[in-house]
Amino acid sequence: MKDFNLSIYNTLSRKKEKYEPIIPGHTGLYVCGPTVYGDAHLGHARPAITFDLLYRYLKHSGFKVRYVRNITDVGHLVNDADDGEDKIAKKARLEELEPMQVVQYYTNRYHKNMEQLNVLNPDIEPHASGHIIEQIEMIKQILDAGLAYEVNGSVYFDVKKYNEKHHYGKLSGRVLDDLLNTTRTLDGQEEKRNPVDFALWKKAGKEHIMRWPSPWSDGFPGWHLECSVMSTKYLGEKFDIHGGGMDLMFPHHECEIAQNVAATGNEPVKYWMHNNMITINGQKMGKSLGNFINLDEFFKGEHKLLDRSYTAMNIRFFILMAHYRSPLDFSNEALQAAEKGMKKLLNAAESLEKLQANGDVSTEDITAWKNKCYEAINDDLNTPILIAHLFDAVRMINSISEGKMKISESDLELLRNTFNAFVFDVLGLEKELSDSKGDQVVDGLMELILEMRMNARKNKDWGTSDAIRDKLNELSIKVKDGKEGSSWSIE
RNA sequence: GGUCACGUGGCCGAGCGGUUAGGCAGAGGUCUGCAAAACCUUGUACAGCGGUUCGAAUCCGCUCGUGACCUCCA
Repeated sequence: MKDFNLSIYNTLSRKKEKYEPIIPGHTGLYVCGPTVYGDAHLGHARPAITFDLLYRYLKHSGFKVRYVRNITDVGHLVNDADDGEDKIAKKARLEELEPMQVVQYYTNRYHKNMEQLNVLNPDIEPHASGHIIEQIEMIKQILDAGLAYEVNGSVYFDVKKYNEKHHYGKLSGRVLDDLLNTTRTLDGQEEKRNPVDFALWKKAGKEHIMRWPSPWSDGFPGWHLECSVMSTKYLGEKFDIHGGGMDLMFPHHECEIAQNVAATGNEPVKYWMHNNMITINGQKMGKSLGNFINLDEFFKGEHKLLDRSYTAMNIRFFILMAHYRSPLDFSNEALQAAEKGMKKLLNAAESLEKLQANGDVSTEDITAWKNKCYEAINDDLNTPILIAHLFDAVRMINSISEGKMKISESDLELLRNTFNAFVFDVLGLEKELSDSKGDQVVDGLMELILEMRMNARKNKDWGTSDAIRDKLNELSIKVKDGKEGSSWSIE
């Protein structure tokens, strides 16, 4: 843990702060997961990868991390008139499915996409629908505190009253008076005392199929409640890091804080982290805007905006090339540039494996390089800088293998350990192998073919050697002639 | 309308008071039977206008432009 010196930009203070966990050596991490009513799109990949990076770096540094990422499968309304339809239920009705069938279907598909992106599984993945009892309990606590009120079987959070003693808007920088003046009047809000009040429990209409009994009515919990309840249940009343997309800052995360403070008296989160959005032609990519591209569409190249298909690793690297708090604009050019850069990095990783020490003293300072890498990741997970340093290492690796740079035994080991740790363990990149079953056979065949080609070259039979290379090229196998023999790769 | 961000070379994208970001593309070279790869060299950018400063992409003000949130959203 000696290289670990992380500072995190805390949305709460709008400053970078040194990361000091509540319990030394441990970290409780909660991230808002998907609402499972549709396939994951590029926008979903960003928080998943951002907080996967954080999770990986903490684990790499020796932390014991409990990572909780929820599945929202109830209570998330189509619009916030608060009598809107539940997203899951709507999808279920459209497709004539049992709601939990929809939930399971999209949860499975989400998991598959995450695996493709090499996003590690969280330690706990709770479902909102599995925590109705706890949610009812928290509503009772908030009612007991006098900060919620019941109307016709529904329970609302009394924002104005809460704001008398606490600051509603502290996370997102809102002022309640402004909110009261600027919040649009929506239909179905006549039950609320103030338009800023939000639902904790909603009485279900007659055709509402997802419903649970409660002291107030047969109904369902409000969306903001699940995260308050599940984070408290699994991480405690005060935990270290809460992450999510910037668009969730208000009202979702603001409401979470209010609910926790109202129910337990505790400020729940020490560090709030928010990733920025992915844009497409400068505009936010989102389900409601209809301009999103599903991850599967990327993998298959099936979308009118895509020139061709892109691998999951390509997308992962593309996302890591930008800082998580900067907006990132999608384009085919940017994706293809990222792909080439990533290949360069992974090729270097491969040649690093075969590298031999070639001197007693190294001509470059590997320890200084390693320190720069840690400095970058420690600085609020600055992956673009980290990647720039990794490209420095690529240059060194290639120079060593060409004999233009000297490296000692111990420095080579340091370079190898550090490079691999960052590329594979922390950034979570992986070589995309086809199916490993056939690989051994392919390797054998390729060795044979290249040997035959080498013989032809020795005999200056350029016709044969070029024909072999061209034919392989047609099969997307690229042959490179190096100093000590030829190598090949599938493009 | 309110609140808050942002505007960097052909493209993507860091930096946020003084010294090369990096990647992709481009140009020249080395190597090679040729090719590819690799390596070396190369570009001198920070929306505009003012101001602060010995010195500003970097701080302040104004103007223009873009976006986010204020309603479900990763």
